[in-house]
Amino acid sequence: MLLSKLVGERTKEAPQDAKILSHILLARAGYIKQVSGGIYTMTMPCQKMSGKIQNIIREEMDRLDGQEVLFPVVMPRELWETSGRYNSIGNEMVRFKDRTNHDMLLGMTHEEAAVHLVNHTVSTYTQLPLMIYQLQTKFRDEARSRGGLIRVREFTMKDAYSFHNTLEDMQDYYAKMYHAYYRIFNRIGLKRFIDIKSDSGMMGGSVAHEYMLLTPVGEDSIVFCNHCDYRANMEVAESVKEKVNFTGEPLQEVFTGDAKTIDDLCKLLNITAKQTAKAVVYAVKGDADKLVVAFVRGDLEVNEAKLKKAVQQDIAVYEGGTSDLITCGNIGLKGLNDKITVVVDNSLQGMRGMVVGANKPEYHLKGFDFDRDLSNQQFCDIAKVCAGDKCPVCGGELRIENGIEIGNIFQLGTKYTKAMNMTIHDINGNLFNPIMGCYGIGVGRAIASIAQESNDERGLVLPMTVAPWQAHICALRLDDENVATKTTQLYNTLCEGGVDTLLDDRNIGAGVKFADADLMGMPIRIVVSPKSLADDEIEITLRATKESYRVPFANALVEVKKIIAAEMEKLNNNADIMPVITPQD
RNA sequence: CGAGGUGUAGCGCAGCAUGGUAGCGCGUAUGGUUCGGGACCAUAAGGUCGCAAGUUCGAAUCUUGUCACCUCGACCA
Repeated sequence: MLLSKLVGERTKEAPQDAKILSHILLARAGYIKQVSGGIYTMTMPCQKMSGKIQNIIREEMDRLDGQEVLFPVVMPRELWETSGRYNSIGNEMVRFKDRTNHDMLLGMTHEEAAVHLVNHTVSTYTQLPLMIYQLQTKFRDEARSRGGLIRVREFTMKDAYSFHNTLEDMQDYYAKMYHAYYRIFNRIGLKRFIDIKSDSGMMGGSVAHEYMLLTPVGEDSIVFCNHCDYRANMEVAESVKEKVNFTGEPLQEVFTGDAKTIDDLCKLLNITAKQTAKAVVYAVKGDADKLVVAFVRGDLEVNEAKLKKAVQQDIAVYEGGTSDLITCGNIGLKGLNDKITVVVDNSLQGMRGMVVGANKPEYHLKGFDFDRDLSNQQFCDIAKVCAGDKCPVCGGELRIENGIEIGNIFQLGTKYTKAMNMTIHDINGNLFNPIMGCYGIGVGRAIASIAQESNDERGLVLPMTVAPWQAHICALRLDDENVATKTTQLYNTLCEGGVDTLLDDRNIGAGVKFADADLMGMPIRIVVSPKSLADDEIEITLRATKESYRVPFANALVEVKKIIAAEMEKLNNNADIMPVITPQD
């Protein structure tokens, strides 16, 4: 490819919209162009990179006997009604009518299509297990896209679906897929990534893992133990909270005036937040009358994902403000009406001498003893983990890092096969619902992740396996006839020799060429100039290490192929190794 | 959906308080001198000032509405 013809200009300055590094670099290097919020055009280099990542994913899926298929983007309402998701999914799924006024939708995931396919083509257990996958554009009308390619509305995704006769077989396959994901992320050159147990959420099923790239710009919080290998998404993370023992005392009302916040209370009564219980009010979605009040220790926060699980209902922070409960302000544990579900966190179990709301304006209760004053109360874990808490496994100290989700795998079980009434014959001729697993990777997010992680002050530093071009020729002084001739010769030799090559054929200053080459991030830079050609040599510089040396012009192809082979081997041969993640800073 | 911010040339910005018909840098085009780390000189092209309505003799500037984008939050299959 000739750089002079390449669409997508390089800029010194980042577009106003770009705030995070991966977005800034991809935009400045001319890889992406925003069209609308969360909607981007990928230029040739980005598309080539995407293609290389997709091919690595294909290779790994094919190693697990995956069959590549292509499901439709547009599906009819009826198919999604069979799983119940036509109604359960919100506005992020685009719905529209076709010309005959038929309800249609854009597929944001393809469990229904996968079950539809297998249900209509497989009828006996002897055909299982099998896995089908696709690489396809997905559109999700995200409420808030952000961070360039990190969170977008339209993106290419690999989604895979496996079908099994038994739970054990699915679990075995899941383990293989778990491993394949490590291979994929290692091969595309990611470094600080890790798998964590996750909340299976509305996907159903019991076991799920997310793969996270650890980076401060990530939108997920990940809890790690500094001593053992415990790690989990904040949504499901558990911890042991240090208990502070306060002296028990008789229960009594205290006048607290308009002190409503934990802070106010602490100042007024001269106590710490740990000695209070705070109430957070939630409304059950779809039933405005039903309230859930969660109590946690004053210094802690409610983990809504855990709370949802505890009450088995979908909830949202209550914003009504009209109920007596709210206007009163000082919400306590005693004297709440039956419509209210009370959930109390483990952190309050056994606590004595606490201060809680009195359910009475301007008053709180002092000396609250959870064992004595709250009979028959169930306690459960609904508090967020804090850095410094104790590990639930080994008691070591926990830390929290942010991460970008780059892939996920789910053990779906029979959620979809049951809902969609998919049955096949077992060995005894009986019908059963096959067991499913599903597995996703966002390709665009992988590109953003690589950009976020692989760069220096000059620009992108792309891994050999995914770089759009392997070599980037900077021809200096193209007005020099010898340079022009030799450059063309070199470019042809490399291309014919199977090297993916970008040629900067513009007759401009060296500084601009070097700056563009550094920004675009190809692993090998080759300089052709009068200086080195005088010795019949070219100059090779490795982007990652800045290592630079000359080789005879005639050896260029051999040398470049040697570097490529070594780099490819480095990334591919270590694909099985889990990266060792050490705390950053 | 809630809070805040920004919309002026391809990109980054100034101008707006106190209204008088738009400017800078980068990039682009042409010519010349340079040219191994974002060169210099000269000339030139390029703008419905997000959109709409209003106030006014006159609006990028004031008022109202609206749209888009960004950040934080809610949400995230």
